[in-house]
Amino acid sequence: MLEDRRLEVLRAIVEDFVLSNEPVGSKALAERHNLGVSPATVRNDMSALEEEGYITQPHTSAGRIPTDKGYRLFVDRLSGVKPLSRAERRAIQSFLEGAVDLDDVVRRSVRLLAQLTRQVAVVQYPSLSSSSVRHIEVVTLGPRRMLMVMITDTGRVEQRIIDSLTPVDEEIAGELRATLNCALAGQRLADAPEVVATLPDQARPELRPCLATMTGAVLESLVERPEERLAMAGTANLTRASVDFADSLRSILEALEEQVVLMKLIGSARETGTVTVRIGRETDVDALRTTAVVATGYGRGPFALGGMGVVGPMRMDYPWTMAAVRAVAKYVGELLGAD
Amino acid sequence: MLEDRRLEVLRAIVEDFVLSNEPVGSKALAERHNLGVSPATVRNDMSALEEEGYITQPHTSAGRIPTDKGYRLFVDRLSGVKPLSRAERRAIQSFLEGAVDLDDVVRRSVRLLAQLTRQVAVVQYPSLSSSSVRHIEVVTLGPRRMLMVMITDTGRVEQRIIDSLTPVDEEIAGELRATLNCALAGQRLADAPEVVATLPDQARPELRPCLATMTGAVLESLVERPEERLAMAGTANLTRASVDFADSLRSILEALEEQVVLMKLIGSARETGTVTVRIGRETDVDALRTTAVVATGYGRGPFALGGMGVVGPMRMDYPWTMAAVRAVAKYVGELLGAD
DNA sequence: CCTGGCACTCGGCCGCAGTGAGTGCCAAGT
DNA sequence: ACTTGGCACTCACTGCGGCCGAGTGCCAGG
Repeated sequence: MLEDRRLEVLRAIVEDFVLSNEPVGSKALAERHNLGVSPATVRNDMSALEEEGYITQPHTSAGRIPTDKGYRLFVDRLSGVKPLSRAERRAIQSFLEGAVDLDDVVRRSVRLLAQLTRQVAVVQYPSLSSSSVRHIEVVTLGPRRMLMVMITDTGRVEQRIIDSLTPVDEEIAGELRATLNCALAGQRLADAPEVVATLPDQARPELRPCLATMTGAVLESLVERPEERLAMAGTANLTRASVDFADSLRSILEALEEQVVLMKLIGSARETGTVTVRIGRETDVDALRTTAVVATGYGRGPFALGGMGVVGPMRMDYPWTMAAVRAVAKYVGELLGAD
Repeated sequence: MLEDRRLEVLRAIVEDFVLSNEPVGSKALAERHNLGVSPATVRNDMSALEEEGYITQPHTSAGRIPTDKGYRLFVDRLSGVKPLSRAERRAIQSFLEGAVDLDDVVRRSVRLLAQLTRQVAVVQYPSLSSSSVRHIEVVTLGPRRMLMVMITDTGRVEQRIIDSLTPVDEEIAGELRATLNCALAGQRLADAPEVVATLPDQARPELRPCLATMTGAVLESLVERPEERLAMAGTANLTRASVDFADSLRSILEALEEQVVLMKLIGSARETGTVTVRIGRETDVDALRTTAVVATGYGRGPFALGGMGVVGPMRMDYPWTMAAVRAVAKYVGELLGAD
């Protein structure tokens, strides 16, 4: 009961602060959210909430603002789901369905997400290791040079130039192509390393060195490269959140260019199957300590293809943002799962 | 003589302002650049320069700062070339030569350029139309679905999913592959449309509809898509230039996300063969009126593969930036031309 | 446990004068 | 015809003091 009202007060503070970006005081609170109690009572609750570390005051005799911990509680226990409107869902769908290829899907998604949430959006390209091989192509480029192109069922194309120690011709290329396809087509990439390992031994002796370098290349492009590709959009939205500019904006932008860091942040949400939120220091990135990351995985079933999410100020409309991220992820997942 | 000194004064103003970002006054000028004349004389010159529109004062009784026109004159007539140091050249080379594929080259270039110039760097992916076809691959994905992959000699891979009206199988795919390769391999893409146009007529009748859709796809991926791809890095550097933040930073970031606009800006420098500079309103982009764009083409000979450049505040070290852009473009051009 | 009352705090917002870099103009010097 | 020193003037910037008011903490009474 008492506990309940305190939480209600916290919710009210978060909601008001998200809207106004100004410390919220007891009086305004009591008025705007008909809590049925007087400002004085609210003050007591606020005092308690501050004691417990959910809110803080920027300076004495100012209103309160939520802390990381406060937002966390809000997200975990207080925020309902804010379902998207019919129109919004349709907008997402129609925006995405014009896409012509994988690149286009990713780029559209990221722009869509940025526009929708008015924050910085990040979308990971479908991860190689959770898709499977559809076709491998080997082309000769020169007497000792080949190009391997691997096409996955998500439409991603991985290429690799290979310098062979021994001369190669069209015939050998054809043979390599056949061997590789036979072994790998349909395999999930995560399983490929084992499959590929035994290949050279089974092949004709004169093919072996060549096949060995080739399988080496395949393996190499399977190792999740530290910087798997990702797309980003909406950095301009950072200026909207008037986080104490001078300082942070700069370092936030820098952090966002660190693909490795971002990758970890977005990628980690990939397996969970739900929308995850990291608030402030929970991001484990110092430059992002004033921001929050809302991310999720996309793609069919248990094997998420990749992650996507948004980075914004802690002061964000979590219920709505989470709903938006989830919705976009769902559509993108369907889109990529289907074809 | 008199004219000469005035120009010298302009140069001094530009140089000082670039360093200090503060309006420069007559006294400081006369001292720091031993011009051999008194501040009063400098004032007269400044007055004249202002009259002609090369400099302006932010407010009465402040020093002068260069105008767009002033920078323009500086770039055109006053700035020598500031050659890069040996170490810098080596750094560029070693930074780039580790690249493993096209994507990597582009990404490395753009980061390099951003770090080097400490500004926002933009690199266009090699344009399709100025490269030539190395190989075309056709893969069946389903009973009526194929994937066409086109590999160019710059290492770029273009893919396209094609829905056929008639059923297709491996055999047909093979035939299509052979036909297309035979006709197109080695052709410059710019020439491809004509070559491709007559193909369906020459083919076996039952292949025709299929081949027609296929060539349609080829043509479609040739049309320079409005948003050819480009890579960007160093947006954090925008915060360095303390352009009157609140306003412009935002709109600059927005403009930079407009691929089409950027493309035009960077791409237009592609054919000129030299480093071009667009200052302020010369960019024809309102949001970039406080910035300058230094760009050039890269790639062998008369057919530039693409453009690259940097976007920074008008207040930039033009000689150095131009040298850096040129140097990086040269190395990248060699790198892509060679393989 | 809630409530109204009350004193207190402190950031933000004037208005104000002082400072100094920088200008324009002018009359005198070369 | 230029250059120069002198001089008055402008005006952004800074620091100071005072006021205001939103917001707090505390307390005594319901």
